[in-house]
Amino acid sequence: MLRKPKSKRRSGCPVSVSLEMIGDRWSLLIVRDLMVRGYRTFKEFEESGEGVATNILSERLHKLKSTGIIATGVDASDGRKVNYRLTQKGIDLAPALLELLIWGARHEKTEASCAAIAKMTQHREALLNEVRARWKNNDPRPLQVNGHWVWP
Amino acid sequence: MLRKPKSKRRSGCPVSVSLEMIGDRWSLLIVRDLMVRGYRTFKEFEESGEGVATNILSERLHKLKSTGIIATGVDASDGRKVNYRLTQKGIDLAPALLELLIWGARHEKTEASCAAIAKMTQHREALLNEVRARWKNNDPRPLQVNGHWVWP
DNA sequence: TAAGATCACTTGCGTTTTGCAAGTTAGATT
DNA sequence: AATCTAACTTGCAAAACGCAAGTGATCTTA
Repeated sequence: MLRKPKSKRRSGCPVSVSLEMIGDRWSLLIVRDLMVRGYRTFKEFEESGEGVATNILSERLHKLKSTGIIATGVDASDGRKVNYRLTQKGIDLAPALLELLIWGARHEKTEASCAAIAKMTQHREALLNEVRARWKNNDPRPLQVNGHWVWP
Repeated sequence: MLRKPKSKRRSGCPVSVSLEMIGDRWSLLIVRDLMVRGYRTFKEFEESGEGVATNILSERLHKLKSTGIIATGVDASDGRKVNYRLTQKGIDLAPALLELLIWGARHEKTEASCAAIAKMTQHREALLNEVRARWKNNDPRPLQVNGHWVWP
């Protein structure tokens, strides 16, 4: 009479459910790297400047995969490399990530310039469309808009 | 020659900075309770249904206060009670919280109805304005729009 | 083709954070 | 005065994290 452990949720609130998937200090940084920096490999995430430990990075990548936020594939031209990419569910985090960025930039001292923040706030939809377009085209270039760096 | 520990940041990226403040599985739930449920006291947060341990709740409240996201005051009519409230910085989390809610509701099974999600997505700005207005008026009623419950 | 590099992880281990239960204190209620 | 309640603390075990050092498969170079 064994029953499944059935990973229990704290509640049915969407915010709570979201936080159970990405509510930690690393997951969204990986999503950011994939979404706007064009990073694709373990090594790139590792060297992204935030200082993740490799075991934590590995665990987060697995969790993001198991929750359907990212997907993986072995690199065609280098069998050692694993290429990570955002799924639809993953790219759908773009609005939340952008709002988090705007909030942080507005209330703390960060690398983002005031001009960049103003631009992001004013052209929110255009920026999101750009992010989505690059994702669709599998465009690995870091995000720019009108030839300017928009992302810190 | 003692120097301040000087809490060091991982990086100057606004996303990273934001996550250092609210990147855990509890902080944003407290913000949610304050923002849309009209909760004000320790006890209400404790009984919000997510199952926070009281020591964690206490610690998070202190952290949210120290980062300027919430403020406190002793209740005028009951000296035992501490009333918590969002600061401007705290209410500015509304867009991020909403996007997180929409994302979670779209990609996971939650308590939020499809209709409610559609409404929230379509009337995003109106909803945010409502949230801000209630905050300005210190209106403690749970969030409704057009007489309907919008929040799960 | 043999000897490194490189990439994507694991593993061990000590530290920190979390979760759970129980206790404490100031202020309210009866 | 005795009890109750709100908002915490405290203690302790368990889980998560951070760091350094491996490991194994796959290129690259001599």
